Amino acid sequence: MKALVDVNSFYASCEQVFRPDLWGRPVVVLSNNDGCIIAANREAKALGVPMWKPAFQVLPELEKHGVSIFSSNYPLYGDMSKRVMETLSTLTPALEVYSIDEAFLEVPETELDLQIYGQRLRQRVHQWTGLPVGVGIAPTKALTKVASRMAKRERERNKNVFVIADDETRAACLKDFQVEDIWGIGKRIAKRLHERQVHTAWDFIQLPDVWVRKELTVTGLRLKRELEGIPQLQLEVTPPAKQMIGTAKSVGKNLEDKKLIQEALAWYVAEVAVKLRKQNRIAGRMTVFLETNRFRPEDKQYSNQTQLKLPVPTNDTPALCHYAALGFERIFVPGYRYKKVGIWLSNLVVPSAVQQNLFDPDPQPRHTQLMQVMDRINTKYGKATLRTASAGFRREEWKLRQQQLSPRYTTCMDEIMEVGS
DNA sequence: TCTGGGGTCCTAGGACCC
DNA sequence: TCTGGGGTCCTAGGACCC
Repeated sequence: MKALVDVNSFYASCEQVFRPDLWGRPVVVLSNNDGCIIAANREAKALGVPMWKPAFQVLPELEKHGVSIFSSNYPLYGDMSKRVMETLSTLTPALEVYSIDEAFLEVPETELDLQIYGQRLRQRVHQWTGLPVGVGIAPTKALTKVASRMAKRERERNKNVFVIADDETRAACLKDFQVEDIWGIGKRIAKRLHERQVHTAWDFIQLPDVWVRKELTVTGLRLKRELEGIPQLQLEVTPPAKQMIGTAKSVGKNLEDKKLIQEALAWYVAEVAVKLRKQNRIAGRMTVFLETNRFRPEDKQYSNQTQLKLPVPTNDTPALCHYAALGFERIFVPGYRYKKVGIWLSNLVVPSAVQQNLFDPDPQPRHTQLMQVMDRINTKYGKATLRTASAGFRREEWKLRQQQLSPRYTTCMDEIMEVGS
């Protein structure tokens, strides 16, 4: 049996852990750039707070209801996530970290009462991290997703834990489960299924395999098996090596100034390069892209992207900045107001696996040491204390807005919580 | 003024090879 | 006049996830 554990309204709950005065009160968290609402706790949802709505459209209403509003604080959420995962790993032989707030677990075979096991998971996470979690237990991953929904649906009665252990329960759940809520079925596919009179998960597993394979590819067929209770997906205990690393961020304003966009791009390249080095990878391919603000129909629109094959795979910030600048020149067209710029790096390999380019061997081997020093200094004195000149000094002019940012309680000594001062 | 970011997997089509 | 089949690599784009 497998279990899915997820933290209830994760971002909002993280904020509340350090603000006990907000217990039982509505809390929402905004996306990067304070753009829209990406998390709302139960109290906020009860007020009818809409998710994914642009924040500026609803903020006045929220304030009227006394909703607490936070900018997203990823250093805090990332650290809390790590603590949750470490806690869970004390109660299972195998754990897959599925997302920042979810994990799949192998239920130990010695656990006879699955309800009690679920409660134990909840209790320990709450005691060790202060965060509330829900648990779904079932024979396959797709079914644990269903169970997890069920646990939330009648929270009080189910006590945040739901078990699908036999065929009757499974059938009853699937008959009571909308097809668009199935893990892996999105809007488009749901629409096509509804057109075929397939409305519930139960209807879905009645479809002929041949049709599912043809219309929804192997992924769809795998999903059908999983819902039938036949495991197709294993726990991925060691996270698979990343295929791509990137950053695709909006800038705070709509920018026309080429130089300023280049500085933002160089800044993002540096961030990505740090991620790359942390994972001990070098990249062989780069995609640079650029977009205007598609939410402003009154503006002229343009978006483009370009790929570069790097002559020698690298994780060196100056080298990556150099290639990003080349790519940028290919796609930049003056006269538009740009909103989003970024890069993706792919063809990632470990540095020892790289094949030297015979005609253009690494021209600056000392950069490896330089990058180590740079990373160490930036870890110690703060992100981008040391950076390439191309990242510039005008970050204030393009950086994302974060007007409601909470302290980094758990990862930054200067921002640690004070008690009784 | 203000509308998320970071990913994965799959398919299709073209270029090119033998 | 007739114009194959199998394979790989690359790129673009769709769909989905949290």
